[in-house]
Amino acid sequence: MSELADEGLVRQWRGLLARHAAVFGALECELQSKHGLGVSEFEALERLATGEAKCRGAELTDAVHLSQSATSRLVARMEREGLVERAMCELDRRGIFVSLTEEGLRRYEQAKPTHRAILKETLTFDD
Amino acid sequence: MSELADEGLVRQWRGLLARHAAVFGALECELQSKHGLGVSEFEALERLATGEAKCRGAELTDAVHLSQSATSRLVARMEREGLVERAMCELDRRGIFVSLTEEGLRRYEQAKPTHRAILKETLTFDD
DNA sequence: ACGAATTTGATGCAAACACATTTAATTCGT
DNA sequence: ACGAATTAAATGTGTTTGCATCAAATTCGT
Repeated sequence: MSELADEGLVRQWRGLLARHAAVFGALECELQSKHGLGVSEFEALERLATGEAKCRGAELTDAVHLSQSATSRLVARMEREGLVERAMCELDRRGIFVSLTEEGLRRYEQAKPTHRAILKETLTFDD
Repeated sequence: MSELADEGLVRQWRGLLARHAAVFGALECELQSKHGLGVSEFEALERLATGEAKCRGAELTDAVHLSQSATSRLVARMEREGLVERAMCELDRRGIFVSLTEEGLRRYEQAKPTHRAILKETLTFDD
């Protein structure tokens, strides 16, 4: 039953995949070549720049749509590059607080116009 | 200027990322645990099962939204698992034809209901 | 027709990912 | 209050990915 509804779902999913690939690919290419940032790095920077100053690991994991382990290494990379800082969380000493460095904020603000321009170019109106 | 339009674009992109992650993650999990297939493997099988019988590498690359090298290795993996066959292309002997094996068709048809069910569960109506 | 440029698919390689496990700190149950 | 269960983040490991490159085949320009 509903062979037709299935076809609709598949078309929808195909569209979602295609749009995601187009935007993600363009962002990856431009952010990397112009600012030395990956898409995940930028998403993390944006979360840190616009949310509360300090951010628990789990919140960052949600924001970047990666696994916990990938997020941990993402933060490690960004810390190595001087974009973020890790601080022990006093209330729960298992956890960490991640925060932007000045350099991180600067890089985010430099990359932001590029990011928005790519979105404008590649995001079609049919969502 | 158009700080507001930017915000709209960003919201749209965030939505796209979140939907993609939700559907892709659920598909990956279920297809893997129930049928031993990744999302890319399934997309390749579907392309081969529904399009022309034989398929050039480049068409497959478009279908799965991967790089050329990743697609080449995807085909190699699937051939190793007996899901597809590679044949030399007579007209252009640089190229290959990829085609489904019986086992590949069987696995596709087994996995298809699961795939459709996950789409129904996770694809929301707001596209 | 013939050498240069292009195209197709494969592969070496390093980076990034997910899964499973580990360590340390907190919470829960009794 | 104290041991068991849970949670947070880090890390070992194998797989997958993209980039750059390569070899082989075709196409293009003259």
